[in-house]
Amino acid sequence: MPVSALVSAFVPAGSRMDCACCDLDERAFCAGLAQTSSALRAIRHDMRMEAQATVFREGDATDHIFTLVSGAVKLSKLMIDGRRQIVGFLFPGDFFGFGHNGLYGYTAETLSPVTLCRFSLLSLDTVVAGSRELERRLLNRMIAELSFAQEQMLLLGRMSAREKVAHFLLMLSRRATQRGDVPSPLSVPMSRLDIADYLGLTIETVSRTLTGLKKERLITINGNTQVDLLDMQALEQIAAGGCLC
Amino acid sequence: MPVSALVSAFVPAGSRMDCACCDLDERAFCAGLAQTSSALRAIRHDMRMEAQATVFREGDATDHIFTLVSGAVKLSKLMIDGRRQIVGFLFPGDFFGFGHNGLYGYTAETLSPVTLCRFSLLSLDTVVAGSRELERRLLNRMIAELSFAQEQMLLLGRMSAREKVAHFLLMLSRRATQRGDVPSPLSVPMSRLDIADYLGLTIETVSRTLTGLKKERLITINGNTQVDLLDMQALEQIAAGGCLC
DNA sequence: CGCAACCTTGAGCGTAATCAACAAGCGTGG
DNA sequence: CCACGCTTGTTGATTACGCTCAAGGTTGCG
Repeated sequence: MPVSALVSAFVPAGSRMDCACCDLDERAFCAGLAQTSSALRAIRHDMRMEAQATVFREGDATDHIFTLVSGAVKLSKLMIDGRRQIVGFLFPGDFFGFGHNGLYGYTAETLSPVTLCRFSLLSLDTVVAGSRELERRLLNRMIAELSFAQEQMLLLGRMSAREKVAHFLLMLSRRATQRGDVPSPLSVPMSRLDIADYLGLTIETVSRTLTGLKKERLITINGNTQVDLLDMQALEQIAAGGCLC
Repeated sequence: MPVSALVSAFVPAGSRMDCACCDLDERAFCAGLAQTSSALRAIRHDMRMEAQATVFREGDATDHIFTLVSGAVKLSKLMIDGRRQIVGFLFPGDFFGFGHNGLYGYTAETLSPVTLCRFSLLSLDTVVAGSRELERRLLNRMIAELSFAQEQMLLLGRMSAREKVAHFLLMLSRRATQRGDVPSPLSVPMSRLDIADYLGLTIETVSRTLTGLKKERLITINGNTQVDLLDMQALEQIAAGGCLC
């Protein structure tokens, strides 16, 4: 029996019609639910956006949540004088758009052309009303997100530039692996400015630090959007000191 | 009809027997549910701990979640060389103890004598099985927590020492107000070291910055555990630049 | 090919860290 | 009761890491 037959045993024929654009499978928070929850199907909508587009802005009313199907997205917070902090980079399978007090807490912008799966959301209650399984998954994802955010606090508050950059590269590599990509010819879809604003550094420091790692033969850099991790162990040594990493 | 009669209409007589130690009312995530959910009652347990005690350690298996009933708690992450980041201060009504992959992501220690309400938790599913309302509340709290964590990333990554300290004092004041305390003779139950590890600074810088604010007559300091905010507006001016604050 | 955006490299500076000494609060015991 | 030591906080001097300002390279697109 071919593998495809096994898969189709779990995904009833015709179910792909509703989520045709989506090849996330079990990476999606709604995996296996779009078929069973008509409420979820009713409120979803496919979107495509070009690179450098704004999905929504910090302070906008939260009317939708999103799952990233392909491409990459950044989430950022801005200070009135222009200082910026990127609070997350998103890759296929990640979702975003939960806000507090009915307002988005960050701006979401695309780093590349993306496809999104959008769910209209009058209130959080509405979207989860149809499925208790969905709510449970959302809660688990939020716990993971919060865990990740706390890691990032340690990085921002207590790590040196060198440690931050090494940690960043390894984080990208780990997440690439999780989505089924190779760990080492690493795709870096964000600019130096984005990296700087994510790590709490300046572009110059990011550039200098990457050059430093290159000179130590721990990485090579190809055209600003690709990095080879030549010595993962050494990088982990630098990034370590991290709590039970 | 007195207000107390209205309240008792919603809180059946005898229900306080099970949560006698708890005067959190609607601040607790389980407010109104401990009466209706026998599952929740069955797994809860009251605890008292002295100051400077460890509730659990980063990396321990997650076997319980906690609601803080009285006192104050700090959550921290440690690096192998001793660098530390405090990822949260908790006050009555806050809950904590959610971990990722079955492990606590931070150490929880008491800042003062505390009373806790502990819920045993073989898995997250177990605790929420009895009440969909409970799950919904937990999700909403997690969203708020994540929002707060992202604020903190902006602080750690992009604010000056002065801005960090002003922001910290105002945050304490705002949370005191939320729990019904006065905003200004501010109780500061944590040490300078704890403040430093929360803001990504050193104790010396925290001390110098507080002295600076004192000299500008924006605050006064009484015995290291109490601060008067003399000019909230000026402090907000300093802390501002924050996203839509 | 030419231009603009992005990245790298260099020089000098500034904020917060480090190192060090001192002061204040507090509990203990002589 | 005060002397003592210990912990915690403050203040000062110096250092260093990363920021700022500036110039020079790359890259990629029209």
